[in-house]
Amino acid sequence: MGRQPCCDKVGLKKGPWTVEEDKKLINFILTNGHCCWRALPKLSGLLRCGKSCRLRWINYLRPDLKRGLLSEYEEQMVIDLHAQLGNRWSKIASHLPGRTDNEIKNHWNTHIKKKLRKMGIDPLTHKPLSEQEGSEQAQGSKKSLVPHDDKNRKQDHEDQQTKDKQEQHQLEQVLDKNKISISIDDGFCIDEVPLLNPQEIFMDASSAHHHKNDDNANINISNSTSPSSSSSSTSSCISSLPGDEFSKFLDEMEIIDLKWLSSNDSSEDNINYKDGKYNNNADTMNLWDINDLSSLDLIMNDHDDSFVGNGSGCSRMVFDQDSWAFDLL
DNA sequence: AATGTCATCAACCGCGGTGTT
DNA sequence: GAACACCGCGGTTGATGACAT
Repeated sequence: MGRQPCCDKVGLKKGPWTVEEDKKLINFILTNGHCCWRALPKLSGLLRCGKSCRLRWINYLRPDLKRGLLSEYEEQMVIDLHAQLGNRWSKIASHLPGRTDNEIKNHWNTHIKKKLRKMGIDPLTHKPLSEQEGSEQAQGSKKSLVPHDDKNRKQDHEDQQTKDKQEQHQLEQVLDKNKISISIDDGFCIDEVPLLNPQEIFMDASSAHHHKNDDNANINISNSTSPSSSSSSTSSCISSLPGDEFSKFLDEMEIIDLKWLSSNDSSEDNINYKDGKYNNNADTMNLWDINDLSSLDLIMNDHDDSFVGNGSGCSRMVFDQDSWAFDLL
């Protein structure tokens, strides 16, 4: 009964990923998608378990990832969201485009925690440390006084629902404060959002030009039961920003600083692979520069061999600088 | 220069929720 | 409905580099 076992785990490789493994994984996902992580390693010829492949893809190879430290803006978002959501890293990550739960979690543990403590704020409760000591004592005594039996469970459930609504309201306020209107009915996860087709992004970028006078524009990342509609709604709503604001938004959010090698610079001399990271020193071109629509035309019309399609539906995914730079495809 | 300590982050592990048989 | 596997999440670990002694 039930499903087939995940993987036998015998003879599977562990530890850091090699360039070859990365190539295999990217090539496979580009060609076939990642419908089933369990089957992926065998089909792609990787000696890894599906879980490991999924993690590598989501946290490192996925094309829509940002690199580098979190900006101050993002850091503040993380702090605000953590105050509302606690350690629900995937939820927090879902509100920071291009960031992963792992990345945010690491950043929280290594940077933000210390920062908050230095400021005299308890990173767990987000309250002043001195005040926290007192309230903890009070809470402790309160806890011991309240019996937790079946009668209280229904009340607990109702309390939780009320609390969730309050959290949602507070979160909306936080996001509003940051001038981003995000529908958080359930909160979507980045993982639920399929990768965008470049056509969608590029069309949106150009349409942003056409709507420069649209004063009612705002960013609206809405939840959707249909994964495909969530991505399109995101891009299309962002694109409805006036051109200047669209550029500003991209700057502020540091959305995928897409770059690629020019055809003359594809030699591997320009690329280093160190400690599992690709470094590209070659000349690059910023895809998000909406003032240079010729570059978009270049991509959309396949004038440049730097973008190699394989004929599948995934062939035109947008890749980050590292993936393209390393000539993975 | 050698050694120890700290900081960072990619990757692993285990668990719970959900879907499948 | 039970048994089982898959997936995703959060906590933790371990390798590595940076810095201090």
